[in-house]
Amino acid sequence: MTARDEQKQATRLAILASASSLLRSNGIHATSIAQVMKGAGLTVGGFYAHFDSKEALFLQVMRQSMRSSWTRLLLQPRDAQADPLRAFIERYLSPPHRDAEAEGCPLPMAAAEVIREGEPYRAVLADELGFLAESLGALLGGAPQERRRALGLVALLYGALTLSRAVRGTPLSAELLDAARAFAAEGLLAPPRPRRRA
Amino acid sequence: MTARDEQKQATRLAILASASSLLRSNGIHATSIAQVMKGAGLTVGGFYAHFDSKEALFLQVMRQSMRSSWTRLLLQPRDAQADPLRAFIERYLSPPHRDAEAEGCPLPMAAAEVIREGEPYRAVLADELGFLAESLGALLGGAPQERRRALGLVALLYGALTLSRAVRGTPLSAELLDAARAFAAEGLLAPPRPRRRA
DNA sequence: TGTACATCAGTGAACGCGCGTTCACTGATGTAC
DNA sequence: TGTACATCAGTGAACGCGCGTTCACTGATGTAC
Repeated sequence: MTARDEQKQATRLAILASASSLLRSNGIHATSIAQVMKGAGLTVGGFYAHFDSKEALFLQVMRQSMRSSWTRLLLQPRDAQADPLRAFIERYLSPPHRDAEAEGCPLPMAAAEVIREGEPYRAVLADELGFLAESLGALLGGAPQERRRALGLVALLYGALTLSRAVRGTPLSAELLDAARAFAAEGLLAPPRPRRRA
Repeated sequence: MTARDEQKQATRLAILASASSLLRSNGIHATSIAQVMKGAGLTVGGFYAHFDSKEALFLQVMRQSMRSSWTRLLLQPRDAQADPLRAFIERYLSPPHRDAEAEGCPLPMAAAEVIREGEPYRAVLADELGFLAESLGALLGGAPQERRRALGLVALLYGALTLSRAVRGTPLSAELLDAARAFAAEGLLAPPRPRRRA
């Protein structure tokens, strides 16, 4: 690997990092290649030495940003004796996560874009949601039926975070985070509850 | 009111109806004035006889489409002896509602747009979410603390519908709707549950 | 009721602008001998 | 090690296009007398 190759790879990573933060803040449609390249300290024409198209870039960015943001949220508490599922929920629904749009979970902007953009992105989102459901299902005990509870939890967390961001600055914003925390606890974590088994 | 005034008002309603369905399908940013006017059977230049700007149009469309779609979902079952809250949840999470993008709940596209567009739309969304929370809170019994449970439910329903639409065509799409139904029932409707009171 | 003028909803071309992508060019890095 | 040529990451202008908005124009409707 020559010095030129290493430089090129570093540039590619800078483009991906810039696109990743713009995806989370603005989504795909409202982000231009020029903005992405500016965020990486480059000019627009150089983009096509690294990616075939805007779509090729954002397919990769979607996959990477979901995987990495969820992994970080899942693994973060090294201090842990706390229940890791509860810790994940608390962190996901925290005001800092709500406010760190450019760094947190990309779903709030990305999910709606996938509805409109459709096919190329759909499979990526389905794969990554499957990964998250498996990860949370494992924390729930790993029984196959826990995948279902994990999916319900994902919908609740994503929905609450997105609405909370959308009404940021109003009292409803914090109310939504609290409501979702309580709802998750009721629906999922409340301990002395008879569990039906098939 | 002259015949001309009546005609103008009918045209205004046609523009609003077209914009309403485009908001639900594509959101604000990806919808152009030309598309809106084409959907109303008109050409682009005539738009400004009815609205000051694209933003003025979509502020009104957001308010109207949320209010009307939720009211319809809340009141639809005239046959009802069924629990109206349960009926609302079933209808919201049904495959027909998932598939009727241009007619159903506008939140899946609108919520993410509000995050990006910010101020002008935020207050509208907060108002209308407040209205929905009050309506559902009333169905839950009307106690003030039920507003919180209603907000949690809204986040769950919206989140599940949006993700389900985003992965439409994959098995995960129906799985998400089922998971949210079960999660709502566990968290909210399961009957023999001691209820804490303050 | 009939005529002359005013209004204004809607048309369609034009405005300046930003988009995704292309391309001729540059200069630093890499290869051949 | 030194020289001559090849490569190619990145630049910046240009392409055709669609955007929100403006505007001169039209013709049907409304008003005045």
